[in-house]
Amino acid sequence: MATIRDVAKLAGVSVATVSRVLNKTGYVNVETGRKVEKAIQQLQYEPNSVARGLAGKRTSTIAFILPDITNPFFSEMARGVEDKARELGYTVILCNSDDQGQKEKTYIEVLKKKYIDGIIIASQTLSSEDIQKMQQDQIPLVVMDRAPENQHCSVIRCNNYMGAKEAVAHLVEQGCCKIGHIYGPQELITARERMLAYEESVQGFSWYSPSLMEPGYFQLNGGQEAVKELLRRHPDIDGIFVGNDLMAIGVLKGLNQLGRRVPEDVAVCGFDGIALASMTIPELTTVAQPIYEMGELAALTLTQQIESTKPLPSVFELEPIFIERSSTRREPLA
Amino acid sequence: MATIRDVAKLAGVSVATVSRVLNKTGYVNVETGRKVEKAIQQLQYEPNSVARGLAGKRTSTIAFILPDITNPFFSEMARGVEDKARELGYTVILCNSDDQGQKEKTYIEVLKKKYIDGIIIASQTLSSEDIQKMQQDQIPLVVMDRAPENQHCSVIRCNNYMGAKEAVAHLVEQGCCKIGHIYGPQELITARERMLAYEESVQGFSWYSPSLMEPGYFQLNGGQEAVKELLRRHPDIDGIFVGNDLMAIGVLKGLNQLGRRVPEDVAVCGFDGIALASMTIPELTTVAQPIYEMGELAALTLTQQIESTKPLPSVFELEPIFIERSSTRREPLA
DNA sequence: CTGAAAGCGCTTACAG
DNA sequence: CTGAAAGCGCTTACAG
Repeated sequence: MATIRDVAKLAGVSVATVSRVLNKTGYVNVETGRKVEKAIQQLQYEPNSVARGLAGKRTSTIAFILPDITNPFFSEMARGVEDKARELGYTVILCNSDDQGQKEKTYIEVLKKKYIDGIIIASQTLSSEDIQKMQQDQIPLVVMDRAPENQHCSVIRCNNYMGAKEAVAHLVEQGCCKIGHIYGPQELITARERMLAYEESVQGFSWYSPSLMEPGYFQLNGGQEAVKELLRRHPDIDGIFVGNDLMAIGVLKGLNQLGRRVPEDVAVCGFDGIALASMTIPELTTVAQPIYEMGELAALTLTQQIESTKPLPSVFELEPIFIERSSTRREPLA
Repeated sequence: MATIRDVAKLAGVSVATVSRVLNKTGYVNVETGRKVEKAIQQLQYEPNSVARGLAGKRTSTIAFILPDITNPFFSEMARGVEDKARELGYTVILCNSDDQGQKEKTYIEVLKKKYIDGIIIASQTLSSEDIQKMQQDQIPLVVMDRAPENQHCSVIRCNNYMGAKEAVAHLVEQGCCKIGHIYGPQELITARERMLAYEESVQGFSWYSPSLMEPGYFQLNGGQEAVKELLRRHPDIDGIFVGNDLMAIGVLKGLNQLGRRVPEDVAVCGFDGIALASMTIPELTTVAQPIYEMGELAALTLTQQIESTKPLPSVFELEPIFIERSSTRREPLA
């Protein structure tokens, strides 16, 4: 492969000049520029990114740390990140953390050594101190689904609380007389917010009891198992607000196994709006986050932080959209 | 951050020596080694990967080019790739190609400039010439789901033909009297092999006609739409072998919308064995590939190629496993 | 507007 | 077993 030196020689200029036309930085005579361009063409020259990285401290590479790419929510988000990053000239490194702090930290060390330009974190176990520490290292950061108080980096999130309120209100409107909730891991702020909204929405009702809430892991089986436990305790439940779509799909399965019809016997509402939710039988009512767009926005925000002289952390709170489908569509009770 | 120079100074040796203990290469006196280790500890020294890459031509980074990370089949595979790569000390760059040759080529150019150590390609549009060209660039390569004739690189694949045969045989055994097939894009060898197996399995039957085959894109909607067309032409179909699970999930949906019961009216069998297939209603019978393991194997094979002096391309053909579930379980006809 | 030179932080023959 | 030196291929002040 040709180097910048070869180009300089062929064009009869110095490597500095070639570097200038390559990076469109500083002044360069139009005529000289043309000569250099021509030499680049002739030699099929492609600048070496690694050398560039070492000399310039920039690698045009970002990392996306997420719990598990196998989770459709995160793969949709990853697609958004990757598409936007590529559009902007960045390459993205994929890091599965399984929400384990240790894996995240190990990754961050590796990434720093690689002169990664910035990191998007959609994993929740990193403490505020960890994040502050990264700030000291000057490494641009965007976190997903964090509380906005965190002023050390940009955050992109959804209004989980309002979305969940809407979901529960909808179940009430549909005539549900005893609504349960299956919530995700309470280390996740998103899970906490959704649960809080549920509690505040239903605690005024006479039928309410804390035992209507059941924990579940944010996975397919999580929902399937949790719903069985929930119905064992409260066989008369006729509506369930589930903490995320993946669990909700498991809930549909669990209810089916228990012989309950959805929505006739039990109405089910999820959260997230993953693509799959429109393919279940029955189709899943859900609170849809703009998942792909959140990924795109994260990539855009991060690169802006990278490329601007002064990092300007900002908070984006997006609004989810309630989507009514057949898993909750029932005739009003007589 | 401390550099190798700082370590050398503190330990009272040359940078060459530090480099030797870092890389465990060449001889180094035990005592000297200890001094160096101590200096490294004291300074919290971490070698700079970029400098290392430039000097040594190795970056401990590989790339995984796939059609779309949003497809559960590929996200499971990506998880396998990433887990194994990390275990082996590599980092992985994610590249979505949408099966567009242009995107793949652009990516490959970018990756070469980044001194990527090797590439795993699970995308099918790259021609044999393209692959050969990469071979000339000395870049280690592993391709997924290619025909084994390709001797320029390692290939990892599944016995699609046998798996599909088994699927169709099972439908026949279940008493299906008219079996249709929804096939994926014929540019994909996997789709072709599965279709071929279907044809060869059924063409001896009196009910067979080529119009029992219907094309569909390897996506949820693909199956949903294709099954409607298929049943319009052949309302009496009572079994369908679907080219992959994602389409099969769409088929379940489509049949439900048409008011056909699965498996009572129509038995449905998919292919791939994605996690979701066990969560559908009814659960999907499928031919399961060891998806995660294929990803792991790809990463392992690639790194072996990278680290061994002479690349030893090899072909792995794995056997799929037939999994019978309720989407095909019917009482034999009287 | 352009060039010479230092420097980014390592690795790798080559001497000794 | 160890060190001096060249080199990887760029970028970036600094002069001019």
